[in-house]
Parts: sequence; structure tokens; C-alpha cells
Amino acid sequence: MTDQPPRLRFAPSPTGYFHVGGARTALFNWFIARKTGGTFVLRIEDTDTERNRDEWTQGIQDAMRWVGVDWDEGPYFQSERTHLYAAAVQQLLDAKRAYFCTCTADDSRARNITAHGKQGEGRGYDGFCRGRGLTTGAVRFRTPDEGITTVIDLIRGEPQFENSLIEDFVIRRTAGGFMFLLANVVDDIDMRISHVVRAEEHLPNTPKAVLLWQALSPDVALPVFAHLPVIVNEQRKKLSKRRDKVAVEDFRTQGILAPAMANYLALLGWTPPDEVEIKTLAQMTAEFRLEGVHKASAMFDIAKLCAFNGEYIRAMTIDEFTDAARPYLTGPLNPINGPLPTAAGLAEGQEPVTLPGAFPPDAFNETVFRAIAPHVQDRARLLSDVPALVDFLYVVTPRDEAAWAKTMDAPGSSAMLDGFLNEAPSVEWTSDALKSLVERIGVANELKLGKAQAPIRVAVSGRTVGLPLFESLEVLGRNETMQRVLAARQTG
RNA sequence: GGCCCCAUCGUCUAGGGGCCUAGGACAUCACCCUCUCAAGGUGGAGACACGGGUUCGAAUCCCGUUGGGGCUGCCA
Repeated sequence: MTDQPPRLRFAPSPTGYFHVGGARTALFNWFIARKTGGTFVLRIEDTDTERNRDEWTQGIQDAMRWVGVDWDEGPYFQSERTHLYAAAVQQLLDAKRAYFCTCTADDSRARNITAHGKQGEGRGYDGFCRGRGLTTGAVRFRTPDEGITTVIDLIRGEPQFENSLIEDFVIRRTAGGFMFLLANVVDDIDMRISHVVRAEEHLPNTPKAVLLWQALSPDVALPVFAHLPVIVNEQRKKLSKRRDKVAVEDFRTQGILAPAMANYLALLGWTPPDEVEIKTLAQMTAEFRLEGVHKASAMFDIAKLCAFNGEYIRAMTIDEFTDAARPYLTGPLNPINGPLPTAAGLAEGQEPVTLPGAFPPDAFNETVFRAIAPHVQDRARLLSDVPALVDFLYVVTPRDEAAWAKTMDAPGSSAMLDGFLNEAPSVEWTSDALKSLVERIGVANELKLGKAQAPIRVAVSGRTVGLPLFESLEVLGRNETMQRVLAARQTG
């Protein structure tokens, strides 16, 4: 190692939404770069022209910025650097470290089975074209027949791999495209990457990368590797885009806050030395050490993510919270503009939202919202929870039929509504006075406050649970409140 | 099948020979607070996979077993 500032890179492939695993990898790279004063490079590995799409490239960058991970160089695009890979392949060919091959996968497998029986199936390429002197076809890297390749890994120690077991792998396709391993190593050499921090699934490929690096640039020091534990689902399988909910963009839409996301992600495989889990990015950056990363795979626990998010929501100022919630109230994320993913779809075990919480954006009154906001913050775990919490303040009463029937049929309900209708017009319209009023009417009807407030709550909000009633009434105003209670009394 | 990685409460983890009758967080249960629901407070239950070693002493070191995972593409 030299004493130069470290250079790290995040090298995503633009084949889909930004995966939470990728976000964690990017974050850990970023921690090291920021902590050491090093450089963080973003490199888009778009060598698979079949699967890449421009919008994914943009999406990844947006999502990275959103979680708070910025980069110093790039994005570089491998699709624009093919001349480097072509030169590297030629260098290898000239040095007899690579050769052309025209075998198909079927050819190779058939020969392996002939030579080794059923067990031969998983053996990999058999080196058939090594000495054939071909001048067309795919290009394979010629791996050594003996010796050991050791990977220096800050997290895993020094795993060793027998060279004889490493097959001659393809570095350039028959069609001319360059393979991941080749492009990856050429770029890491060219960009003087000193630390390769990536997910553990890359560990088995790392000896190939080391061999390639040594063949290409024996004078350039190898990078130090750090293979992060994989993030798994409830079944302990690697999180997959197909099976699992993994898109950072989706969590953002559901109303996960960026700092909560970053904070939670950082804790997948790492713990701050003082074991305090809720931390700012700056604090975590100062405390982060690759050597402290846990080795075992980690399950992505949405419930804990949501708990963290609740903490962050509660810690916001009213200004911050109002700004964060606005898109869910008046903007594109208002459920009236389309199906909003519910909390139930996010975290299992949560109650489905039975009332949509949708209302016309022009019904929104920010003054009203700000007045009640602290109570909303105590109850929302996701920003997408907010509309259903406050909708009754803006629209005609939502009505949960089950709650309505249960509450209005209870003894004393009619008397409570009548009493309220009689006395509320003359009471001071503050939460304290309203509370005293309902308490008093309750006593007259032999109801404790808990029971006494229920019919009024249902009349006004349509539900049995929700924001504190008297604060809500104060904010709703006398006219609207009286109308709703009257309507409830009349329709039953 | 082969190669590689891993193994502490349900989950994320602290722990790197005696400080451990194993600590924290999420989840869970109880109680308190309370206008509902939350939030908050207090308390409870809950783990060192198993078997051998090494050692005066092992969750911590070594070996094995078992279990889980990753890779094994002319994907990345």
C-alpha cells in the first residue's frame, strides 16, 4: 500500500431500480472516502447492451443523491471506454495470456461429462481451444495451471483459491462485447482504485480479477478488497429484484426519509462503537471502519426501518415535516392522483388502511395542517400514513361503517351528541374548553371521558381512532364541527 | 457435485480468554401515563448450533459435525 489518499468506486450496472444492497455498498464506500479524504468514483458498468437502459442510469444517480451519497468523479461509462478494453485484450493475446475460442457452452459441458461423468457437469470450461491457434471467436483468459491466488480482504482475512480450479474465463464475447471481469479490472487499474468494497457475492470472482490485474499491470499494486455480507430476505436468500421489495425509489415513494434509510442501511453489518443506533451521516462517517463490519449475512428488516423512520419523523421541525408531507397531501403522491402504496403493503403486520385518505389537493389548508402537525408526527411511521390521518380535517367526513355502527349504537351516544349540539355553540372554541364540555356532558350521562368522546369523534372523523379529538375540533372550527355532529345525529 | 464464505435473543448486533448470572436496538408481553390511537416511561420474556480439544478458566482460540448462504453465464 502507498500513503496516497484512497480511491474508491461504486460500479453499478444499470439494469433496474436502485437496489438497497447497492445503496448499502455505495454508502460504505462513501464512508471510507469521506472519512479519509479520499476520492469516490461513480462508474456505470453498462457493458451488457442487452439489459442496460438510460433511465436506470439516471435513476441510480438520483437515488444515490437522495440517500446522501455524492461522488467526486464520474459517472464514467464503460460503454465509452471500450478502446481501453480492446487494448487490454490485445495485450493479453500478444503475451499469450489469452486465446480465441469457438466452443459453445454445450460443447464444453459435453466434453466434461464424457471425461468425468455426471460430476463433470459443473466443471467449467475445459481449455479445449488453448493450443488451437484460432484467430476468431470469443477470447478467454488463460489461467495458471498451478499455484494459489490469495485475496487480501479487510473483512474476511485472506481466502485462498487454487489456480488449477479456476477456469479459462471469457473476457471478450464472440460478438465483440467485453465481459464484466475484464472491464472491471481494466477500469480499476486505470482509475487507480485502492479499495474495492463490494458485496460478498463477488468474492468467488475475485481471484480471477487478481490474476487479470497481475497479467495486465504487474507493477500496479493490487487494491485491498472488502467483501460486505449479503443482505437477505426472511428466507435467508439474497434479496432479489424479482422476489423482494428492494427498490430504494419505492421506499422513498412510501415515505421513508432519506436519513432514516441511510441510517438503517449503515447498520446492516455494522454497529457504531457506542452502540447508539440513531446517528447522522456525519457521525457515522467519523466512526465507520471496514474492519468492524460483521461477516454474517444480514436480513433486511422493514419493521425496523419503519421504526427508525418514525423516529426521524418525530424529530422533524414543523417546517420540515410540512414540506416532506406536502407531496402526499397536494402533490403527485396524494392518493387521489393514483393508488398510493399503503403501509400494509410495506410492512407486514400493519393494519391495512381501510379509508383511502384521498382528497382534492385544493381542499388542503396548510395552516390547519401545521396546527395539528406535532400530533401527526407522533402517529405516522411513513409519510404515506399522513393523508389518512388528516383527511377528515379537509373533506366531508370519512365514514368507517363498522366503527360508526358500533359507536353510535352504544348507550348514551345520542345523549352525548344532543348535549354537544346544545352546549357547543356557546362554549369557548379551544381544545381545553371543549374537553371540559365533553367531560361535563359525559358526567351527566354517567360516561367517562373515554366513552363520552367516542360518538363525537366518530361523528367528526368517521373513525374510532385518530388524532387527539379536542385539538382536532379546535382546528376544524365550530361551524364544520356542528354541521358534522348534527348530520350524525340526524342520519344515525 | 465443486470452490468459497458464514454461524450470539424472532431480527440487526455488542462481545476478540476471566469485567458475561452475555449488553443494546427493532419486534413482542405487562404495567404506568392517557379523550381514541399513538408517542413517552418502567419492567418482563427471549440467544452463545452441536461435539471434541487447548487452558486454571472459553461466547471468545483450534479441529470436526451440522446448518445456512454465495459462486459455479459469451449477466454484472
